[in-house]
Order: sequence, then C-alpha cells, then structure tokens
Amino acid sequence: MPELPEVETVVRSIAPHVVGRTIVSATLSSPLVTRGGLEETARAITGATVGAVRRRGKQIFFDLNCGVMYVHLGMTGKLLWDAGTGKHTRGLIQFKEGTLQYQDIRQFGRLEFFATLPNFLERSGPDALTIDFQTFYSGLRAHRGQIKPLLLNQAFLGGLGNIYVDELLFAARVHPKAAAGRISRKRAELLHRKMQELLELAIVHRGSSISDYVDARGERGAFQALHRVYGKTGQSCPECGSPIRRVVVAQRGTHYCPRCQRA
DNA sequence: ATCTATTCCTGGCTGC
DNA sequence: TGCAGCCAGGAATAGA
Repeated sequence: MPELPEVETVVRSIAPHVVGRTIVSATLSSPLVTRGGLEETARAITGATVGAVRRRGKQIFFDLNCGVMYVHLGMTGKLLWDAGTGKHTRGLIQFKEGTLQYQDIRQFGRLEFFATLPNFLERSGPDALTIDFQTFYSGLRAHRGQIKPLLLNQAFLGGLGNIYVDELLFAARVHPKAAAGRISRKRAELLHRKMQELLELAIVHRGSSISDYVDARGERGAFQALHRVYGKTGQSCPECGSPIRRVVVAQRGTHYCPRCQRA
C-alpha cells in the first residue's frame, strides 16, 4: 500500500531516469486507470519533455512542457523503469533512454494527463512531511470527529494511509477514536513531531512492503520490519506487553495497544 | 459538519 | 489441478 514514504521512494527512484528527457511514444491500456481516454492521453504526452517529478501527499506529478502527467498508485500501483511487462501492465511510456511502466493489479490507481490541474487535485491538503505545527494543530482543533479518520483525510493532510496512521497513533500514544478537537496542544506537538520522524525514518528504509509495493527498480522496502502495531493483532505491545488489539475505525482495520493508547 | 455504507478491483487465503 | 466466499483498502460518492 503506497503511502507517503513509498511514493517518495518511487519519485526518487524514477526522477533521475526521466527528468529532462522526452517521451517518444506511449501506450495506455486501462480505461479505469486512464479515464481521460487511452488514445487522447497517449497522444497528449507524446513528444513532451519532463521538467520535474514532484510528490504531494500520495500524488505524483510529472511536470511536462505541455501540462502535467498525474499518477496516483492507489492500492497496488507500481511505477517501474525498464522492467518486463505482464498482465497488469496498464501503461508504457517510452523514452529514448528507457521505458517507464505503470503496473496496477486492482486498478485503483490513476495515470492521467492534464493541460492544467483540475480543482479536485488542488483540493488536496498540505503534505504530512512539511505541514507546519500551527496549521496541523488548528486543523485538529476545528474537527469534531475522531482522530484517525481525520489523519486519513487527504484534503486535511496529504500522505498518511492506514499503516502510518496506526504506527503514528501508537508512537504518540493516542487512541484512534480520540476526539481530534480535544487533543491537547502538548499531545498535538508530540503527534506532529512523531509524524515527521516516522515518515522520515520510513523514507530512509525505502518504505514498507506489506504485499505488492516495490520501487522503480522493483526492490522492496524494509520499514515493515520496524512496524510496531500494524498487522500485529494479538502480539505483545513492544512497550508494555499487552496484546495488540484490532478494531474497525472508519471502515479500516485499526491496530493499537489498549493500554498505551487510552481512550 | 461528520458519520456510515457502498462502490470500484483482483489476488490471496480459508474451508470444503 | 477446484471453487465459493471473504478480506485487504484509497478515494469518490451517496445518504443519514
């Protein structure tokens, strides 16, 4: 499941191959992934030169001289450089120097071209890695609901998904159902600091590979070995030894320590 | 405003 | 080497 650290790792591993280079041809094959039309999109990016590859939250932007190619990896999307193709290949973007490939088993991802960025993309919130404390804190205060759904809300904060939210709430000892608006300033400072430490450490480890995730070279991340609660149902809490509990919050499997993370 | 449920989709797993 | 049924979840969407 690509979240901020995985998407950042993908961007870093793809950028050196494509920045400054020109798309020679493109073949797109999934109308679910490329909703703007397979032929039209392929035609629009052909001949374009990549100026930069950027990430905001889980969104990837290839800045082109004629617009932007937008990629969201969804659940099972992969961007690969010079890899073999398979039944889940949804796009091939040829450069003189090599091939950028988009694979996606479940096709929850997107690969689109936009001449100008549409409003629904602009609506995405500030990046979790760089959001300043004051913006983060006032966002928490303004929210009436639970903390976990808020942290998952990409319009509020871009980049966190189910894995890193569970890990973050454990690191800051916050219950996933805690009322966001009632978090103290001190606890919010801890959440904010732990969030950025967690994400930076996960990037150093090239992300978490639970099932499908690999970077542009097809290599798995290593951070899953450092997960403390995600997927650890029934195992001992690394802090206190209590069994890790799994509940459903916001329709997501949620892992936490009932002793360390009090309601 | 904020919640829950549903939808999309496929592979992996369980149980027969 | 079957096969039905369930589960995983990012994000949009509908309805409460």
